[in-house]
Amino acid sequence: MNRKIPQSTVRRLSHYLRSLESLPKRGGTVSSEELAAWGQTTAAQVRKDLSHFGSFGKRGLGYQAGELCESLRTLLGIDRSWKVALVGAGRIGLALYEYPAFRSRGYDCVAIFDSDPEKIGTAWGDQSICSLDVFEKVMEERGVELVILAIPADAAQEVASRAVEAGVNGILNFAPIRLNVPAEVPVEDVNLVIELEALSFQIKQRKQDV
Amino acid sequence: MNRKIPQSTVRRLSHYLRSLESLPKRGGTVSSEELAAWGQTTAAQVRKDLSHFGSFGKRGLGYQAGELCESLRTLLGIDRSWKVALVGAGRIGLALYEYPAFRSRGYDCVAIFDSDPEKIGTAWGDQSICSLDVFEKVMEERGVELVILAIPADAAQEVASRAVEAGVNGILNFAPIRLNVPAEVPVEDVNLVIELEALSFQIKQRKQDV
DNA sequence: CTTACTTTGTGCATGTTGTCTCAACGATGT
DNA sequence: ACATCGTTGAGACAACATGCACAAAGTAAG
Repeated sequence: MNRKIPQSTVRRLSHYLRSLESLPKRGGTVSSEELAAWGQTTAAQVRKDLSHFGSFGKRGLGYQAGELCESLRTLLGIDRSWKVALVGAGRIGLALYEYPAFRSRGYDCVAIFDSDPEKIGTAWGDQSICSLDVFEKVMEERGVELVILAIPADAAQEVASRAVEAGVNGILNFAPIRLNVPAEVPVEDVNLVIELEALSFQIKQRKQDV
Repeated sequence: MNRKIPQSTVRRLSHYLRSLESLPKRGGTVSSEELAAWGQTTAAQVRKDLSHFGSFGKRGLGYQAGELCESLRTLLGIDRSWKVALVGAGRIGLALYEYPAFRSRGYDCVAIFDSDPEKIGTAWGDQSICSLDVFEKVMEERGVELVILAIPADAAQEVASRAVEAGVNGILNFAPIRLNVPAEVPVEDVNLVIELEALSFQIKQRKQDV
């Protein structure tokens, strides 16, 4: 029941939720053992993860699938919709914009920005691409809470700072740099280069071990 | 100098390398202090990370930037090129295929697969999209070492198993499921849903703390 | 009501990761 | 040759995450 939640716990919660959602019948109960099997972890880990937030199960019975789903949604903060702005209308931006899970999970893209004059004014779906010149204005008007940065590294820091200044709540950063923002604004990094390099590192290491 | 390297260390190495590469003059020396500032960590952490692999610096002087670059490349296993196959010619696949860092870091895409008959035969750059029917054959012929899965969750496990069977060395997985593969084949997951949910979790949490 | 059985929630031991401190070492100047 | 300064490398320690084991609590059956 305490306040300090490990990052790894949060990620597992997300896994548990996805497992539960893919369950056909939502009415029954699931045991920590079952959840563990789905998420490639241990039953004890599942229980400990959940116990950070309270008691959700019934002893001797397990967890009510539907209820647990709802609880997890609430814990993760996706029991509501979030207003998102996408910065960068390149390939990555497009892929994200079209990503089905994006909308279906309540992330509602209310603005798209780009610096390329060619793109400004053109539309993706029902969103017309805006210039970065009107960034602050649009952010304010549309009540943007979350910013996704899908732009090159050299532009990322500036936009991030402007977003923070404009009162953004959090940033999902695809640019390959560590953003410098105040501690109260959470940043999640998705770095393709790191993933690839971590992969080749591990391959290399395993080959040496043999 | 030991064999057990934390995941987090590997990721930081990747950061250090990127910092060094963006340095204008590669000839000088850098201190752990400087590297730490760039990577948002501490000097002690930098030294510990490096010391897992040996001694790279000179006491009283620091690290030779150029040399350290080379050493890091070797450690991460990117001192050579990797033959990559991309599975899934959708938006995410395209974004990855066009991603500049991809090629510039020695990841050479030698095959693209998709299951959509419409797409098969069409070309991206110099690569013609192949059917999954010839997966094993093409993998073998072109000596693919790494597979990137940019396909929906329900197809991912099957392709992953086939890739393992075909002798792939590692998998970069964008599908939102935990792949079940033998331990000797490393898998790196990139899961947009988790990142978004981790972000909203943190936002929610910080608001409560106030 | 009692007993047997199941599964949670949690305290404790273990293992892993990060931080701190300091001796060893090289360069530089006197 | 010696002392001083700056910086690394490594061992000790602290914080954190994971795994284990068991009491508590609920269900079901006789």
